[in-house]
Amino acid sequence: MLSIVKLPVSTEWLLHCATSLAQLEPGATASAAQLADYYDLPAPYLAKQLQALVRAGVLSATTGPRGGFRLARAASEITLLQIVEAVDGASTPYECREIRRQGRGALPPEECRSICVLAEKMAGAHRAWRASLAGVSLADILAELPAHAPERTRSRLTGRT
Amino acid sequence: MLSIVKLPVSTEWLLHCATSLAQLEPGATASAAQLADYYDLPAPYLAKQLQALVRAGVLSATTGPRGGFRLARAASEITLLQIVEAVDGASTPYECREIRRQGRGALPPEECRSICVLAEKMAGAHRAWRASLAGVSLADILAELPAHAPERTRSRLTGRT
DNA sequence: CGTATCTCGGACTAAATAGATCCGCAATAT
DNA sequence: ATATTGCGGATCTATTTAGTCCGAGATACG
Repeated sequence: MLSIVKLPVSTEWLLHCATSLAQLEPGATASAAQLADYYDLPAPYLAKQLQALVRAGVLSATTGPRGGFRLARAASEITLLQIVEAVDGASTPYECREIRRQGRGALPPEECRSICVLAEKMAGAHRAWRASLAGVSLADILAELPAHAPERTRSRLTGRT
Repeated sequence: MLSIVKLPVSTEWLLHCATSLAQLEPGATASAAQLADYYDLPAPYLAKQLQALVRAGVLSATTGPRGGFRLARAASEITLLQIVEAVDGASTPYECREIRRQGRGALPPEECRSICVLAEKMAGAHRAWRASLAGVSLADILAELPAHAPERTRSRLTGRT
């Protein structure tokens, strides 16, 4: 279950990775190996998850030497929701299977024209969750970090200032 | 995922079962077998899930002939959140593992006194989700059903009017 | 008051999904 | 030309979910 019931660990990884990439100078990149080293994470698995962010259009990647990942657009235009849904999908946690139409208690079709009341309430909760995450951009996150954080991140992540 | 990311099928089952139990006359019960027949669900597995609601204090069960399940309190005092969290746990979907303190980029302890900014934003989204579900009671659900629904449910579920 | 029956309760077993890893291919800058 | 990097597929393992079973306890009836 948002058993949800539980988000995978990689969600935390990618939120932090995106935050770090947002602190690089415009155009600069960091490789999957550098990010894995920066957070002490298993490099192969992290690389695979980063690809999901590229497919979702949140990051852009360049291959070859001195290649790596960078934000695909300005930090103010990337929300936490986009990152989270890129990692573990945008599907609704609660999936209505219309059990109201099965069994002895099956409702007549005319009462099933509109969406099930319970499904509607669950969908409303999901909308509230999404709206909360959609209201926070990476720029908002950076604004809450200490002033010296970006330079330190650049130094430790890419080895350059 | 809440993995979320995906909620188990039983969540839908129990939301509907609780709604049906809320339509019975005060004190009346319905057995697991009756509920399973009413929705055409596997009886043993449904019984197992109903026990979770009993443990959570949402339902109360009586054994013996003519026993079964009933609401543990008034429908207006049972929220969708209580049901959902009884089924698949009340844990936060996003679990912060403090990767900010690991690897080359490990932050000094004095910067980790307060909660990680990303974890706080994710927790805020979860609070929004919970608040949405906590604002809907079973009585609210019943109010949106057709006027003739309760009598029909009683008839088909327990065989009595 | 005893007995038989009906109910919940928890333990146990399979199946599916997600987590995690590895290896070969394509692309690019040096 | 070579080395480095991302990309995708195939694979293996582990956790969760789905489903089943049998025993303990309580109630109603004789």
